[in-house]
Amino acid sequence: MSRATNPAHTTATCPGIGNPAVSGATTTDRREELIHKAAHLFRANGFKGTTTRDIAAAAGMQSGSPFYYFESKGALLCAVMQTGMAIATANQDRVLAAMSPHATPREQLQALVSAHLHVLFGDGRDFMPVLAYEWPWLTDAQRQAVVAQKDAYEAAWMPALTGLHRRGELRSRPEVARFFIFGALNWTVHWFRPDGSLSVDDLAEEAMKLFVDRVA
Amino acid sequence: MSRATNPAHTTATCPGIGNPAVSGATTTDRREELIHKAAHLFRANGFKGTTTRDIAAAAGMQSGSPFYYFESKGALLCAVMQTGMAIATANQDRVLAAMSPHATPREQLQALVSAHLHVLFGDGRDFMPVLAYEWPWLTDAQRQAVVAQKDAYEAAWMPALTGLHRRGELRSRPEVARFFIFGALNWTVHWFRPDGSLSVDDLAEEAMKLFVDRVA
DNA sequence: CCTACCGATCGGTAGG
DNA sequence: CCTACCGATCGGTAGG
Repeated sequence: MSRATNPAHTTATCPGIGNPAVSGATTTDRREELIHKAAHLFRANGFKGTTTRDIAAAAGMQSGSPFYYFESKGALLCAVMQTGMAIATANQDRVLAAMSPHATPREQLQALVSAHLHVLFGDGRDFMPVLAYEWPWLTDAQRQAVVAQKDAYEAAWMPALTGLHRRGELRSRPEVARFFIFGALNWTVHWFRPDGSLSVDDLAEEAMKLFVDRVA
Repeated sequence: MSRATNPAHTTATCPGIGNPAVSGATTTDRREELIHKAAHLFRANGFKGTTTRDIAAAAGMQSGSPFYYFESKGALLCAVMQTGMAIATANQDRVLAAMSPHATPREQLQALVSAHLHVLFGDGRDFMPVLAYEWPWLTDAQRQAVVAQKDAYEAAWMPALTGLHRRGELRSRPEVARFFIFGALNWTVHWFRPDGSLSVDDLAEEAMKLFVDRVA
């Protein structure tokens, strides 16, 4: 089957990610498996340090087969990053929806920090480090697609941060604080082990103690 | 000249980094130039995304010539990381030596944060991101050589952090705080532009406001 | 999805 | 340091 007539290479959110709607459920499953295996390898070895043959082997395929599902290695990276953002966003939305409308800014930030750390060491383990470091390998069109999701995710933190700032519990500028906080949290993947003496919830509590001033 | 009789490939701090003492000053300069050009390319494209040909071309050499100075691409990476740690350590030592013996823990941390950010956006611009992300490509022996320098650099932060903790100006555990703070600071390379409305000193002040509680 | 393959590139080396 | 080169690997493709 030639590239031009392959239905897996038509429309999609990410350019070249393929269109699940056209094919059957099994095809969608195989694509999902490729995304997860790729995420794992990209996290461990980086995008440039992972070959499409590595990914194919991890999914039990021959070397050329990933290109039946994704038009290029870069399109697969884009799908990995988009999936990662979807995981993080779904988790964050769930946490925000469950929160009381009367929650204080401090409680809001606590929930967001905890949710983010839980994604980092849970479902998003293989995806979040890729999201942090592999942007240079996306094309402009691919980057645009993922950046929109990322901006929305980060924007959800601003009400809590501006609220804390107004109350005098956060002395730095909310926008700058958000950058610093994401850096501190994302960096934990380099040193924190959730099976150690500190749990993820403990870690979230330590983070809150560092970022938020005690009430006067 | 065969590999075995080449004096540039004998003893060194980093395995395979070469021995400047054996050859003349010009040889040392060329090696330094390779290290700086490599740092720049590694920062921009990653270790795996940079070819030894790219590095050779940046230094005005032919493709095989870097291997006259370094026995492998990995040895060159090790030299880059070691040089980066040397830059950061020299700067930190200078700042600590200039500090009053009566400085408060807050003043000590302020000086360390400021020094670190100035290296990140100054002399160490091309080196620090490499130091943050390219560890997976070092051999165990190479990693060992660089980790020792890194541990010493980070250990110098503990007196300030434990001092603040004792005074009740830092509520999180000093060791955990140090990890969070390094993450927040190192992450700035992904978003902060020193030529914008905020200077590096402003940035250091914002960081201090975020990390350290106001005095009661 | 597999088979079989291509053109390009890469880290590294022998010899001078 | 350059020249000339090697063996291995890589992303991707035509055809079924």
